[in-house]
Amino acid sequence: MDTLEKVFEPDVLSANCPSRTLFNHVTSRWGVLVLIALQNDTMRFSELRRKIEGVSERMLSQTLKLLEEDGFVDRKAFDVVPPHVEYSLTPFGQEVSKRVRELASWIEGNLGDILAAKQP
Amino acid sequence: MDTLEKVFEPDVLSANCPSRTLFNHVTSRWGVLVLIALQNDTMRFSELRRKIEGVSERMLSQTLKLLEEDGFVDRKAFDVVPPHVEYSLTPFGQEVSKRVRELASWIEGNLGDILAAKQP
DNA sequence: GGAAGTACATACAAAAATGTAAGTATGGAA
DNA sequence: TTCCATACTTACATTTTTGTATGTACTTCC
Repeated sequence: MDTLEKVFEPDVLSANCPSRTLFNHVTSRWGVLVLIALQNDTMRFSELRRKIEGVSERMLSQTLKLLEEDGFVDRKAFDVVPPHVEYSLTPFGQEVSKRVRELASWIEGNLGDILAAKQP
Repeated sequence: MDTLEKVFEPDVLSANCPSRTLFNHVTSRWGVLVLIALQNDTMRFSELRRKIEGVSERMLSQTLKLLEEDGFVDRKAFDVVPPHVEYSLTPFGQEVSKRVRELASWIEGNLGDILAAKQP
């Protein structure tokens, strides 16, 4: 290396590293679930709302907007009445979704053992 | 299958599935970072606090306690003065940590491209 | 003798996340 | 003609999370 390389190493453990912000969005309470829900399908707002049990409309739209700004979710609106909007993952979104899914699947798949090992 | 099998399928998308609770703990703001920080080392409380930029003592101990209850973190206290406590991951903790790390690493490694693709 | 370091707990305060209810626009069904 | 459905937004209230400050116990260093 003869020039200034690697001046900046992204690290989620650093308080103001941009990767930390992105990581927080992705791992947010509803963010993870949106990513999982959209993994293989294009879905409409109300479908997502039904699939992700417990989200309010407010939180769902807020989360979708955030993930859209970050470039993980793609929003396609059709100008009709009643409104029709389709959400899907961008290529970046699919990459993160895959990893979030793996984490969720591992927990789901080992739930029995994990619960059995808990003491309190 | 001649008996009642698969009566219950864990699913993080279900509001009151236990896997959702565990998933929330693991993907909580500080939970993810604790899991990452402990990945290869045993660490003391104050080391963790220094490594995870931005955590307060309060949040760190709260998070550690939660992850310990879930069986992901192991706490070993030595009865000396000044206090000496070591935290490490249980085998379950290592499994989840691995997956959380993969997500974080992907984001860190693609940070430039992700940021470049953002519009707003 | 006073200060520092350790791993917390606890009380209180402030900030952030989330929920609830209502409103918007419009076409079509009942 | 009233109601429904869609995809939101906005205001307001409440809950949850997070932070700050302080205290504890004991030993060692200065």
